[in-house]
Parts: sequence; C-alpha cells; structure tokens
Amino acid sequence: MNDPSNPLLKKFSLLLELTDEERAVLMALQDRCEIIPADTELVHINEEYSNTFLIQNGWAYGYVLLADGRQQILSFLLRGDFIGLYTAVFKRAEYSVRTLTELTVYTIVPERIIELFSNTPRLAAAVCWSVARESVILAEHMTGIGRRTAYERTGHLLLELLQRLEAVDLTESTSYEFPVTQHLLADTLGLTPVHINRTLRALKKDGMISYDGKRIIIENPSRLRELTGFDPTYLAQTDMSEGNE
Amino acid sequence: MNDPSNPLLKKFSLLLELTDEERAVLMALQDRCEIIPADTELVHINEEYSNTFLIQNGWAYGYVLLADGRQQILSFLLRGDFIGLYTAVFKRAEYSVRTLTELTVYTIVPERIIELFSNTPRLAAAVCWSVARESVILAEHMTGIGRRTAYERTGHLLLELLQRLEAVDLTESTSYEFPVTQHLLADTLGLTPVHINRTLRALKKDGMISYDGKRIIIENPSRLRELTGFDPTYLAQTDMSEGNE
DNA sequence: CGGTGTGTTGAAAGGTGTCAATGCTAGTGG
DNA sequence: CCACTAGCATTGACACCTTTCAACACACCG
Repeated sequence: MNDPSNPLLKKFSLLLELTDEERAVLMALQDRCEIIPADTELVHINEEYSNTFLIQNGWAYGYVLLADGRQQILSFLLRGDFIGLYTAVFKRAEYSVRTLTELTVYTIVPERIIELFSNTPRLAAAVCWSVARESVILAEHMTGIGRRTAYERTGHLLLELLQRLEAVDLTESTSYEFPVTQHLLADTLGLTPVHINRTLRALKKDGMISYDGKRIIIENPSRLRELTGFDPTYLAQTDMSEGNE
Repeated sequence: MNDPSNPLLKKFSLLLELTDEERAVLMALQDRCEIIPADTELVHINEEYSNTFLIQNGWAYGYVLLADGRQQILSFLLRGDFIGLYTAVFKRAEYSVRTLTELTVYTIVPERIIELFSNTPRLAAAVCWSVARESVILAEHMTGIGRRTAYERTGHLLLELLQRLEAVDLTESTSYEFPVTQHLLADTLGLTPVHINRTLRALKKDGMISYDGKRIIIENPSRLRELTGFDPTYLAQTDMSEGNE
C-alpha cells in the first residue's frame, strides 16, 4: 500500500507530506493497469469523458483539430501525467487526447476523483494544482509560439522535455528517447514540417543537439538555455501553496 | 446576503445550485471593494502572491515578459474573472497581471479560498473549474496563434470577447467598448502592431467590423464566425461535471 | 505649445510556407 | 531473400505573409 514506486504517490509526495490515510485513498483511486496501442484516441473533444488515466509509460498528446484539417498539439503527456483529469470538473472533454507510442496506464475511476473533493481536501487541492500546472505549461508554449523564433521555440521545447523526462527518470544524462515525428513537432510549434526539419538541422549544425530520429541528445544544455531563454522555473513541482500542506 | 447581483454568486450560480450555506461562504470570501488605477501591476511573476481579486469592472491582462522585452499577453481578464486565483494552489505567481483600464475589484482573502477546500467541497470544485476554464481558453488562443492566419485569429479574438462580455452584460447588441491598444493586441495575437493595424483595416474593408479606436462593432457576426472558424463551445459556463452538483 | 503615445501608411527585407522531388527505413507479402 | 509499399526525413527553388524600418498624422496632456 505504500509502494514508493507508485507513480501517483510519487507525484503527490512532491507536493505535500502524505498521511497514511491519503496514501490509501490514492492507491484505491488506481484501478488496474492497462496497455493501450500507439495512435489510439483516448479522449474525444466535446464528448463526455469516459476514462481518466495516469501514465506509467509511453507518450500521448492533447490536440485540437480545425475544420480544414489543420491541427495544433497542445501538450505532450508523459509518465506521471494525468489524461482526462478534467473529468473531475468538466462534463465534456475540451480537447482530444491520442496516444503517440504504446501506453501503459493506470485507469482511474472518475467518481473517485470527485469523492476526493468531499473527503480529502488536501488531495483535492493537489488535483487542482495539477490542473493549474497544465495551464502554466500551456502559457509557456503560447509565449513560445507567439513571440519566439522557430529556432528558439524548438530548442525551448527540447529543453522542457529534457527537464520533464528527467523528473520521471526517463533520461540518460542529457539525452532521451524522442518518438515524435517532425510532422507532429510542426503541429506543436506552429510551424511546417519542412521548416522544423531545417530548424533541427540548424540546431545540429550549431552543435546544440544530436538527433538520429529516435533519440535526442542535448549536446550543450547551458548554451541552448541561453539561446532559447529557457527558464525552468515554470516546471517546478514543489511549489504548492503552503496553505494546503 | 443573497444579493443576486453579486458577481461571485452569479458566476458560481451558473455552475451549481448554491445552498444557503455556500452563498454565505462566498459572500464572506469577499472582503471589500477597491478601485485600482489603470496600468498597475497587480501580480508579479515569480513573486509570492499577495492578493486575490474578483473583477467587478474594467479590464486587466495576464502576460509574460521575455528577457529582451518581447511580451506575450496570455489572457484578458473581464468582469467576473479572478485575478491571482492560483494563490489557492501555487506559492508563487506563474505570470504577471496588469490592469488595462481603471479596475473595480472585490478583494478576496487568500486564506479563505484555502478554507474552501476543507469546508465546502463543491465550492472547491468550482474553483478548480475556474482554473481549468482558464486553461481551456489558453488552449484555444494557442491553436489560434499556432494554426490560424492573422485575419482569422484577430476575428476570432474579437468574437470571443463579444461572447464573454455578453455573458456579463457589457455589450450592446454586437458592439462593446474595446480599451486595447493595437500594440497590446499584437502582443496577444503574436503579431506586430503594424500588421495588426493592416488586419483590422482588412476586417473593416470586408464589412466584418467597425472600430473607431474605442468601440468594436461586429457588423456581420455569422459571416465572421464562418471565416474564423469560431465555435463558442469552449466558452460555455454551464458544463461543470454533474458529480459536483 | 511641445511632448508622448497611438494609429496609419509605404517600401523593402526576411522568415516561413508551399510545392515538388528524392532518399531512407521498416514492414509486408511473394 | 527480394520486390514493393508506405511513411517519414531531407533538400531546393520560389512565393508570400509578416516583419522591419521609417515617416507622418492625430489626440491627449502637462
């Protein structure tokens, strides 16, 4: 019951000192473990939520589709991230979510999340924190797309992913597996696949990264941080309001 | 105590049927009414939150500043919107907030918000809903900046504002006061002031809007909705999960 | 009345998009 | 084991949207 490797316990432990009761509630929240194939739609925009998941392994992404086929990737979802958490507060999904790789998830019974609010206020606050954090990451991506050059925002995203993957032990030094196609990367950064390709090559040529199609190596993290104005503050996972601890 | 014109009661009433006790708690949340001059910094990024407000009148905006002076406006905050709500979950501000016009606000004691989580779970869920809604609007702006043309995203924003202002009785038919400078509009939409100017003129020339520098009139809402792919679903204020009602 | 902020306009430069062709790799089936 | 295919990455030429730079008009205000 106190399995320290459990992703949900680990995630929430960063935010607050969990009591035994809270640990028990969190463990009970997690139903069963499931494997979902790559490229599967998990949440469909405007439809009623059916499931909530916590990612154990693999990548997924949230996105919005425009009428003419253009799409915008809103977020990459990694180990420890929730999928469909909004089920706790919204009736219908506000955007779609799709698996990128094969995904190992813990399924979560949505009703249990709602019960959190009644019975364990500190955990409710932590859920609220998760929702808010998503919004912070969105804000950062938005300033990227709106005000950074292609070069800056591409580097910025790669650094963000390094940081987030590091927090869940999916990096090796400054490299990580990167299952994102350039087309998807383009839809994330508001560029075209062709231009993403050129930008990646520019990053390679400048000695900032290596990339063989499967794995990203950040060759010169500190220089890249300078060039892209990357400030990891927004990713901090330990700054929950003390009033809830 | 049951003042139906109170903005906070009105806001939350849309989400759930408030009990008398909940009404009382919400009223007690609101401390005093205050007037803040235009162009005042209310929340400073990375600093500890000092205040939470609920807007009664006037405009404010959230923004992020890059090192070299570039800035991205993240959101416009209107009547009924919270400022610094994140104080409930974050220790430090994730972005700055500044008044655009003179602002009439209700001040809210942050500690009281935290108490909400312990004592009135349904209100806690409503706060969480507010946080989530912000994230939904951010997502929509992001797809705008990332995947829509200057013309589309400008029209889209003007339609969004029409819809949001309508919900708080600040429109006259399809027109509303618009205190945003073109420079600020540029920083919102990821464009330059010059190009915003040209885009607004194009919208005027096409008979979509009128604009005299102070007031926007949407001349042809349905056509503009078509042209910009505006789907107001994401702004709905009545779709909180039933589990919390 | 001059200063400052805002809006407007034109010309030119440049970043990014579009179009199109080629190469590469993995998977499939004969 | 070898075509064959499909998807993705790569590259070049060119077009175009948006930016940059610059100048001017206008309103507000001390």
